[in-house]
Amino acid sequence: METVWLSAEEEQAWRAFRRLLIALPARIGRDLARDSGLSAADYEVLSTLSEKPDRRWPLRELAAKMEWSRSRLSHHSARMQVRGLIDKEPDPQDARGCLLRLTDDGFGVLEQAAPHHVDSVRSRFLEHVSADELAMLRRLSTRIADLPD
Amino acid sequence: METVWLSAEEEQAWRAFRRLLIALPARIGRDLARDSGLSAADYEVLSTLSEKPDRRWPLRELAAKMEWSRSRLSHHSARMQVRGLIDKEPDPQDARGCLLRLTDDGFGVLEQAAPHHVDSVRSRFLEHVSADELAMLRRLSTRIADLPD
DNA sequence: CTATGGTCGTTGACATGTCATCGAATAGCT
DNA sequence: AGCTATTCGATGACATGTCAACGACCATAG
Repeated sequence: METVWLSAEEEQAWRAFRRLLIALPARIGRDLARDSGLSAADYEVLSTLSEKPDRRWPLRELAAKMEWSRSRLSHHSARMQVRGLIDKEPDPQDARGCLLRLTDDGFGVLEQAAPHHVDSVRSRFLEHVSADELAMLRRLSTRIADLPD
Repeated sequence: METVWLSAEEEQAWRAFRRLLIALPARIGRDLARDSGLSAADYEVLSTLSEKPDRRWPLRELAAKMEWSRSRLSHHSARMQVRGLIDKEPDPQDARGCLLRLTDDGFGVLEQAAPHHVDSVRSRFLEHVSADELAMLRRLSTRIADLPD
């Protein structure tokens, strides 16, 4: 009954794509945990923080950049702070806010993790996609992700 | 080994695709919850159960078909049973196992949910993808998801 | 038969995400 | 300035997923 509404092509493509949506992040996340002891969320926080020259971001801006809720980032950063990967400073511009800072330890973990992670993305994904496919996938991803929520 | 880092093309495509991996399931999941009070996981259980003529599956087989752990399905099916969407029967073939059965209520909820869900998949995804893109996406998804874990 | 090892679903501890709410601080309007 | 509405990050309740263990049951070699 559930396939009545989609054509056979749509149904099969949607099924295959859903499988990918589940499997790919799971595999890359497992690689990351095994190689570096980081979750995908940890890695995203660390690598985004490292983009700033002073390795500091206001929590709210970092959350917006990553498209996370402030609540999620507050919870997650508290856990990462306990592990010594980041720490928190008062925001001199806004006494409500705080700055998340990448610690030297956190930066070291990121530097150690990055090459393994890149290998993982290559071997699990990029190696199996042609340049044309990759270009198309990028256009398609941007087009759909940019739709209004 | 080749370059440790990604080329600009690879980097941008991977970023865009990662955004899609997050945003698309989130949007379709929110539609489903709003329209039908179901999570994506609920919907998957209900629709997979409905594929069997007698609406019954051994838990283990259902978990394998959906690529879930038995633990996850055990937890989730317990919650769905409380809500009256499914129930559990002893497996006559194997006294260790149990059969998950789609209740009439669960089937009714699924019937109500399906058209909205299909609309959601169309408006969030399929409408914005050409037939060529969809065919390519299917090949690519299958190729990558079929890689060994 | 019976011993032994594997598989079944369940369970509890834990990690992580959402949501509503809070007090504190800011921004905007007059 | 003073009042009010908004935004900040934190927090607790809750939902959901992972993992390792468990007792119960099954299958098979001897």
